[in-house]
Amino acid sequence: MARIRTTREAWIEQGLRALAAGGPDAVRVEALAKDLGVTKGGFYGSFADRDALLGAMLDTWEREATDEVLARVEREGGDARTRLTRAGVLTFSSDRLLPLDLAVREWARRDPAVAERLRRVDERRMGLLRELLGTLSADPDEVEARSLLAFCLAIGEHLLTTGHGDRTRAQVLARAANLLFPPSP
Amino acid sequence: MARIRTTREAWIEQGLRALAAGGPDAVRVEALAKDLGVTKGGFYGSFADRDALLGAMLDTWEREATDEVLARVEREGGDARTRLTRAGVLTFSSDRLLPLDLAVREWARRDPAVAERLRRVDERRMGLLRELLGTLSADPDEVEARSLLAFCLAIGEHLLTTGHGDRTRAQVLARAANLLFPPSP
DNA sequence: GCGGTTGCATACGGTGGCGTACAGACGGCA
DNA sequence: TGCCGTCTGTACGCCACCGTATGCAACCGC
Repeated sequence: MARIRTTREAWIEQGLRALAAGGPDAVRVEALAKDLGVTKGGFYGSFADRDALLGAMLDTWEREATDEVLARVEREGGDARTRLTRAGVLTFSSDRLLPLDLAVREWARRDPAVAERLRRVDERRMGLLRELLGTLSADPDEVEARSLLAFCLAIGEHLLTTGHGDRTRAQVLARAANLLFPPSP
Repeated sequence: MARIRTTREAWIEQGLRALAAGGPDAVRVEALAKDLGVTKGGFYGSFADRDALLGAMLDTWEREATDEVLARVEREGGDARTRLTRAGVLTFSSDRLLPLDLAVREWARRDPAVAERLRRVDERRMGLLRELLGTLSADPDEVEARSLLAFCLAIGEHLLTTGHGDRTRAQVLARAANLLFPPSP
């Protein structure tokens, strides 16, 4: 039995890189093979076809974006604000997850199956936001509004490339966070 | 001189529809021709190549997304809150502009020239937000933070497909807007 | 070492898209 | 009516990519 030179995981990994960089249309079997320094010959031993790779990539992303982030937030503990920040950092300040998130979000606009996966992921993220913001405010309607704002800020911040005059983005974000997570009463 | 059957504008229009529906990779000359009920024969009389069409599409989008929206907001007048709402509705509740905006924003992640155009458009939008929110608050740092939040909410709201328990999205949005645009003192 | 197993290189056919070339249809204009 | 310019249909070469088939060669257990 010859040693496996290019594992299933390596194909998925390279596929995710291509997805993050160029969207789903950029995930091309021959291009991935070239990046991996092989030809596509072995690809069809690990995957039935290109769609199978895309599905496996989404499986990997879904697990990393939810289970792994939530587990780590839970494990490292801290008060609500700390855990909130940590979840945000893990998800949206990661060079790996952020571009993937944006790419999947775009992909979901065209593919209902992807949209459904994304909805599941977002549902869990919003669940965490509701839980943590719920400890900072008593009014459920306000918790929901703040959760929505926090979510949109976490994503939208990366879509806006304009400057803020003299201020840095971090300064404006800090101020915005203060509006969203009021210092406890 | 024979009559023009498929104008430059018609190609651009169909191109924008394809862009909104499937991203830049979906803008294919032969597909557009099929949608328009012709073949691609006449396309290269109006455009040097596919890139020329993409550029013309971006020109059209940029003008519609800025000049036309701002002119209309200015013309119809009203107080700051009214104009703010109108600008948001014109830009992000339009079946035409919203999908285009999302598609261009995605495209910009891969193409620096598109990113620069988008930056210009966002700069003008943020300018309007600063101007209008500036009439509601005296602190410039707070104006900037609220502008960022408003912008992210306007975009991000359309990226999040989860529900909100018993509440409708509109109810949650209204509550969020109240947090962002405090009733005047 | 040796044979079987397995991943890889290579080649192939099929498809779809881009850009070009050219003939003809069609409508305005003299 | 006949000319002329413009747009369109059609065909072509080219390239990128998918999925398949077929050898080859490296590696494993024996």
